[in-house]
Amino acid sequence: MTQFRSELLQTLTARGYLHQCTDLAALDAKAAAGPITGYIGFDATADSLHVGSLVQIMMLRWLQRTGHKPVALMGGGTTKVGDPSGRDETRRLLDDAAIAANIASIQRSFMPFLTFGDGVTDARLVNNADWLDGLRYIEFLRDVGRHFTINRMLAMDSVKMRLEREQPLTFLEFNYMILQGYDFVELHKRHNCTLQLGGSDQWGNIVQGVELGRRMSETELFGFTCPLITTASGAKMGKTAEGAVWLKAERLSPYNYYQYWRNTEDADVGRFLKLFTDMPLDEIARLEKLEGSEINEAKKILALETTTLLHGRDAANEAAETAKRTFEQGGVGGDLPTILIPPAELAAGINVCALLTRAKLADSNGEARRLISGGGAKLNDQKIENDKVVVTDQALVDGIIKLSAGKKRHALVKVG
RNA sequence: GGGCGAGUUGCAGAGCGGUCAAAUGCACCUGACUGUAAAUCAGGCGACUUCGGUCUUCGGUGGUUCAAAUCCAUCCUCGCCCA
Repeated sequence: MTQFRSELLQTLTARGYLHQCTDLAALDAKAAAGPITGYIGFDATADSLHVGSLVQIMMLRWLQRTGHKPVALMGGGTTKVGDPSGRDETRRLLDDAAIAANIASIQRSFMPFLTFGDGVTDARLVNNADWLDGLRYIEFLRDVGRHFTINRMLAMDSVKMRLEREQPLTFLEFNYMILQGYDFVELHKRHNCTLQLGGSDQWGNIVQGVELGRRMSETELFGFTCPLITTASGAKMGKTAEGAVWLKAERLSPYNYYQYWRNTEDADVGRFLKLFTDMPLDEIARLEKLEGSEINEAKKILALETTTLLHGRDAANEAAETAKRTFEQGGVGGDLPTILIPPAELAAGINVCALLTRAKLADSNGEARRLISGGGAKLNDQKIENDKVVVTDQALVDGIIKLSAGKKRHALVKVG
């Protein structure tokens, strides 16, 4: 894997980002010759990105760290259309205001990973609404549409899948690949962008852009995709008990983010260290070899490094400290989710089920009851034996009540 | 515009007048075993509950019936075929 001359491709391949590339040798030569500009498009369907997008962000990060210019493209325009790839159903359409709000929020997630500015290798944020919103239909059809044949579009996986499964595919969505292809051409024109990266599910869309570039402006553009990252057991990344693993701290606390990585499967540790941290490869090779319970050390490092990248060193250390106190010493960490109960209410007593629900450890009283009857609920590390227990201020230990659902989910109750 | 078919609890997908809060699979949660892992096994998985029940759900709305996810009408959405 060291046959590449460019640091970019050496790094990307060694760390496991390569899935497919339109022309590895040519891209290698170009990257070795000088800085190139590469971009990745991001959907604006939610107000925060989640771990699923992290591989993409890391690719941009490496692009920058190996001396090139990354462009993060916000899909302000394409989100109005909806990418049919990998979906059976049409995406819910968002209005302009929602999309604008999402973009504003998403942008902040890039800040810790990339250096922005106007320098040669400084990262840029671009919104494709800037050129897509103003398109004139007939003109666009004649200039761009004529380069696409329906024959080829029907052969696209995303299209075929819908048709084969007899799921609807609207003309609106059908246009998505054309717009994404056009993005590439436009970015090349505006920012001299010659490389598009993305997840393997974007391959079809990316290739369309590469070909469109050749037809419209006779330039060679490159496409590069990374594998779809799944856990060793085949599950898609990014789900926990609480839902998606968001990158925004408001959506998912640094502590929970840390825990997500801490709970990585054994078989994934090495791969994830390469993909999601900046650690040197020889160091990763050493950690990867750990076996049995020792691999937990590698997981702690993975969790600490990934959390540091996103939330900063201080927040990561705090999360690690809380995890250590909570799990290794059976104590109470200050970073756990906390709810406040008015003193009078606590003095009067609250049923445990209600309390578990309020601490968001259960969705309903019924679920709390089930949790208790299953033996999974704990109050100050003591198993709650029945759902009639009433919690009063007598349960306070140093002003805190610790509630647990299972071994991993904890919350604190304080008076306030 | 015409003909046919479909819309069920997170997803997939049974049910086709009472025994249906609704089979089964996946996902998810908890327990046991462990290493905050995986695998395996066990339990759970609409809400409320004085644990006897009560209430809300099967695209929407109105009917028929003692009784409807199941029958009828109508509307909406989607698919297939024809125009």
